[in-house]
Amino acid sequence: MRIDKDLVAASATPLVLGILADGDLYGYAILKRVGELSGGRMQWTDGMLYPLLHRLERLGHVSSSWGTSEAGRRRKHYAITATGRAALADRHAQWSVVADTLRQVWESAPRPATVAEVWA
Amino acid sequence: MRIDKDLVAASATPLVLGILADGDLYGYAILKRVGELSGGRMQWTDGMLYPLLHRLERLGHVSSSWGTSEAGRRRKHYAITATGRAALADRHAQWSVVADTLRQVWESAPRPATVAEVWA
DNA sequence: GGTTCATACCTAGCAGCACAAGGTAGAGGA
DNA sequence: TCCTCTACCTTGTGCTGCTAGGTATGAACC
Repeated sequence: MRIDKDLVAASATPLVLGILADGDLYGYAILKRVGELSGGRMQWTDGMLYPLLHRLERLGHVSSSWGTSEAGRRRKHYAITATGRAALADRHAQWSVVADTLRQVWESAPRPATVAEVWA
Repeated sequence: MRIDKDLVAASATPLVLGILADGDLYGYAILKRVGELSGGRMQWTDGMLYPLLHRLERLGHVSSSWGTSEAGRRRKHYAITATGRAALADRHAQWSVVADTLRQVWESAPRPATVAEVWA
C-alpha cells in the first residue's frame, strides 16, 4: 500500500507523538513500530523521520538523550514532553474534525467505484 | 478550530472528490459546502481551492464547464470523472490505513483514570 | 449616484516538508 | 573479505497550502 506524501505528512507528527506517549523509544525503533502498527502497510523512510524528530525537539515536543544498546551501538532516545502531549491532544482533535467531515461525504456519496471496476 | 496545513493538504483532494461524487458543483459552492459539512470547523481559503481544482482537472479527475447563475454571474461547474472516482476510492483506502494505525496509538496511550476506576 | 458587502473567479511569491539519494559507522554472519 | 542489518545524518528537488493581492458583477443601503 502506497500512502500519498501529503497523508504521510499529516499523520507523521501525531503518530510519532502517540508512539512516544506510550513509552520512550529511539529513532530506528519508531520506524519499525510504525510498520508493526500498520500491519506493514505504512513504510516510512528514515529520511523523513530524523528531520521530523529534530523539528519536534526544536519545538519542545520531545526531548532526546544519547544511549547505547547491549550490542554497543549508539542510540538516540526520544521522550515526549508536556508540551508534546498538549500538541498531541490538539492534533487528535483536528484529526477528529476532518475524519468526521470525510465520513459524511463518504456516507452520503454513492459508493465509489473500485479501481478494479474502473479498469474492468 | 485551526486545522494544520498538512492535514488540510491530506484531506483536500478526497473531500473535493467526495463532494463532487455526490453531485456537480462550482468552486465557490464547494468552499461553502466544506464549511457546512464540518459544522463551520473547517474554513478553506479560495487560494488553495482553485489551484487544487485546476490540478485535479489536469490529472483528469474532474472536468469543468462554464455556466451562469440565475443572477447572471459566471460560474465554473466541476464534475467528477471515472478516473476521479477511482482516485477517490484509492484515497479512501489510504485514509483507512492511516486512521486505523492512529486509532491504535491513541487507544494504547495512557489516559487519565476515570472516577469509576479510582473508586473500584 | 456612491459605497459596501457577498459572490465568483484567478495568480504570484513564499515557506514548509516528504522523498530520493547519498554518506558515516559498527556488529554479525557467510 | 563481503554483505546485511542496525543506526544515525544531510542535501537537493518537487509539490502544495497560505498570504496577499487582482478582476468583475449584483444587491442593499444611504
